[in-house]
Amino acid sequence: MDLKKLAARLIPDENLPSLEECEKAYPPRVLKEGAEVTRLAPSPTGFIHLGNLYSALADERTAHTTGGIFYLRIEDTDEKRKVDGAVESVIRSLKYFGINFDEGAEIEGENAYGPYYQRRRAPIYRAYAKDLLERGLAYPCFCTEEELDEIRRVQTENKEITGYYGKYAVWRDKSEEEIYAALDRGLPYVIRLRSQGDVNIKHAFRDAIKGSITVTENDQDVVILKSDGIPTYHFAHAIDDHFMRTTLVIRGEEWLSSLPIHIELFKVLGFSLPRYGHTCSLMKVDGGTKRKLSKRKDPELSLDFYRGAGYYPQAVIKYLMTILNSNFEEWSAKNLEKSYKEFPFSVSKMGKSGALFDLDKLNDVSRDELSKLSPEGMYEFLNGWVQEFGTDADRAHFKEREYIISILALIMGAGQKKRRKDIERAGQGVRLMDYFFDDIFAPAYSFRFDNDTVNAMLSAFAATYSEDDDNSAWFAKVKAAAAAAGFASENAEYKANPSAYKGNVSDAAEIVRIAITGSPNSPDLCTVMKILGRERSLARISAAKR
RNA sequence: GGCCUUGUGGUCAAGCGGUUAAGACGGAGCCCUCUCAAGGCUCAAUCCCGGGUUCGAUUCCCGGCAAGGUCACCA
Repeated sequence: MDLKKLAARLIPDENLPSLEECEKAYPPRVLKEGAEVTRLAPSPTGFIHLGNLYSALADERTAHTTGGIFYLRIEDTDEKRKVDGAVESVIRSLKYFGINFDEGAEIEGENAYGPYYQRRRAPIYRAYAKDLLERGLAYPCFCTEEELDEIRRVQTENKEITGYYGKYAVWRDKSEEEIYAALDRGLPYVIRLRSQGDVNIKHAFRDAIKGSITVTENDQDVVILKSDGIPTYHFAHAIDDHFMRTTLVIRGEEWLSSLPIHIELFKVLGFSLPRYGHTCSLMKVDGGTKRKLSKRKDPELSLDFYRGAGYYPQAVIKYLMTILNSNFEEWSAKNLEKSYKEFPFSVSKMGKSGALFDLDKLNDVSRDELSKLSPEGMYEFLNGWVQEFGTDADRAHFKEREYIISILALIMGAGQKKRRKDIERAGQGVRLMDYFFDDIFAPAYSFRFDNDTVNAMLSAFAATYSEDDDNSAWFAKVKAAAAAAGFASENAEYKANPSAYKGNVSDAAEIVRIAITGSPNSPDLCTVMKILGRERSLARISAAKR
């Protein structure tokens, strides 16, 4: 059979680049020893979620801790699934979390290895497919969807492995006449790899994350060019990661099962294989069992969700880092002042099994991270959230910058030996300040004492309150008022003889606290009252009387 | 079902031939204390099962079992 003639008929494109031109156009990168080139290669199918951020972070850290390159490639070979604006959304989301690309789609900079949209690289793929055709390593297949379904049905019925291989690869050995006849009839066709593999042969393979694994040779005649002339993921992956000079392909472990195909493709293409690191996926519990995070099923895990809830981006990153490299937490505790970027990240330290997404842990990391901010820094963070996601009242309140900062200093315990850790995320932190604003202060008083006692305590305290009192003078007055209202003024006294009193000082203080804040719990009441000011404090006390 | 991957407290996990089997989150309790938060201290809780190899297996081997992934002209 005249393979050159067939290839020309199958791929008649003019002006395809020669293989040598491709190699010349994308020369090996000049980088220092040990520098890794990694990439994020999403399909533009919509938002990205926490799982994507997790693997993007592994890519980004790997490239940037080794002095390498992290780039963005868009795998838009499936026209049907394309979603408008998805690329911008990916870049924007990742940027919010501090992950930036060095080159790639829509990225300013060098971009010498582009284009980074696979559809725009069609000539390269087609040139290589043509070469494979000429070398007899690929062939056209005219099977219809129905015929393939039928093959699969028979295989399933016979309990055989499904797919296009061996005797089921019906077009693999068709005669020249049959192929041209089909072509002459104008039938649509795909180009398949003529696999040389043998499933009975297994090889040891070194995965950068999983360590030693075994791969079985591929014997499937996979599609490399779809009937629309666009490559499948497998073919595009081999060509792109070769020409974009990726050194380490970090991707989800769902790709592990197609690794044999990729190994064979690199081999027939004559490319040297990059290293691979298959990450375990983040899991979540669903109906009693674990399963990997899904874009479709878990919209609440979209990155926009975290933005909306007001999670501090750096906290989410740190949480992810603790999952990525479990020694990060310890390192971080020892290097309080250092950025996570200084941590010696290592793919080989990544876990081998899928971690369950742990909201409690995220929240803990988040509180911790947020407690390190200055009140001013916290204001900036919260204000950013308020402008985008807060209520109109929130936005009005945040115009009073100094007032908010004074509240924040209290809530965060600024100036104390140990900071408070009340704020977990903006959406919750902003609500912690509500009682400082009269326009939305709507307490549902629930006192644990009878009205007379409440009134007695409140009146006694209001009568002596002075804004100038320091903390101990203030508390001395609480004690005095407590005694006047029938409470023990010293804890010891109460414990010695509880029946003699209505309660102890803390119970008495609680009455004032509820009057001022509407809640039995709050940070230092003395300071709360100072921030509110004498007038409003006293007004609240009298409003609380029964 | 075939193939691949993974199995240490509730969760994330160190350890990889001999350990009182780290640490963190969560839980319980105590202390501190005007409440809450924070902090300090204490406690409960783990090596999937069965065979080997070995003086000795959580660690090595084999076999089960369980979980996850994957079997498209989707990525």
